[in-house]
Amino acid sequence: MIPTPPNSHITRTISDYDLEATLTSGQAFRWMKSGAGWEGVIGSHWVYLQSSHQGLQAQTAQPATDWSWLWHYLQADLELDKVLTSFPPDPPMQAAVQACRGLRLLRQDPWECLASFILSATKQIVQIEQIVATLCACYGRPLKTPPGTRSWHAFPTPERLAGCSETDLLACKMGFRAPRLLAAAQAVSSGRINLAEIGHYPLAEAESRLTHLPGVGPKIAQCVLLFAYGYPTAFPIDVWIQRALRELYFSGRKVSPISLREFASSHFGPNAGYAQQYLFHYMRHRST
DNA sequence: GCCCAGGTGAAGC
DNA sequence: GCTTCACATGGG
Repeated sequence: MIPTPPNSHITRTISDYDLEATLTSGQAFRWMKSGAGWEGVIGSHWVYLQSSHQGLQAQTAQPATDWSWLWHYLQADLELDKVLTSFPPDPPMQAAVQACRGLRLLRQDPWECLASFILSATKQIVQIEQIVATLCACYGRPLKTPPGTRSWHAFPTPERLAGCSETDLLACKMGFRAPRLLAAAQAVSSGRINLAEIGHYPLAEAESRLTHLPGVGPKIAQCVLLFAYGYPTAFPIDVWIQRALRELYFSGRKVSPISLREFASSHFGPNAGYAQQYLFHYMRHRST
């Protein structure tokens, strides 16, 4: 199908990795179903991912010898069993594990993750994907891809976006999120916020640094802390998780956001963020 | 037309 | 303090 040099492929044995659930669970927004696998971009690499009986298979556009960036992104070294057994043994949580076993958390680039979630406010996942795709096509560096594949671009750098006008960004259909993305790009490219050092702080301090950015509140900050920095107890509470907690743990009662927060931080244990992703995915697919 | 979407921040009780 | 509302845009 696609002509490939010998070392642009790699395979790795791994159990309990549900690629589809992982790539479509609203943590990353650039993966496209293509044939039997998934096409996307990790940093400056075009990548095609596929799961087989052997494990995970990856193909890149250019031959590589060092694949550490790939396994880091996929968190391939994580022992999922240990995470799943750390979840509370209550019925809703176990039902979610039963339904989604193999769902994983990725480890994404902080800037791409931050920018993407700034764009996520009151948008459906499909629409976030569309906005991100347009943004990348307009302002991302073109990437080398194998012959016959569609064109792909890197995620735009903060420097590139900081040089845009609000009107430029509005053309990517992001609406009222345009000034927020622009402000974040300027804060990062000017060094006013240093994304590289955020992960060194305790969770609360790291959150506070992120929420200084306009358009970044607790929910988006927790997403970035979970999906990019890997804080295991970061716990984004969006409309789906609110619904999940109310229905599954509070028998549908109205519960204040603060009470939900307190419950979330006390109930789900050392891998609460992972538990959150299982509940999120479970809720979104349970009726379909 | 109306309502909602992996929210946030400002304004009103 | 907590609740309500505007903010662009697209889809059901």
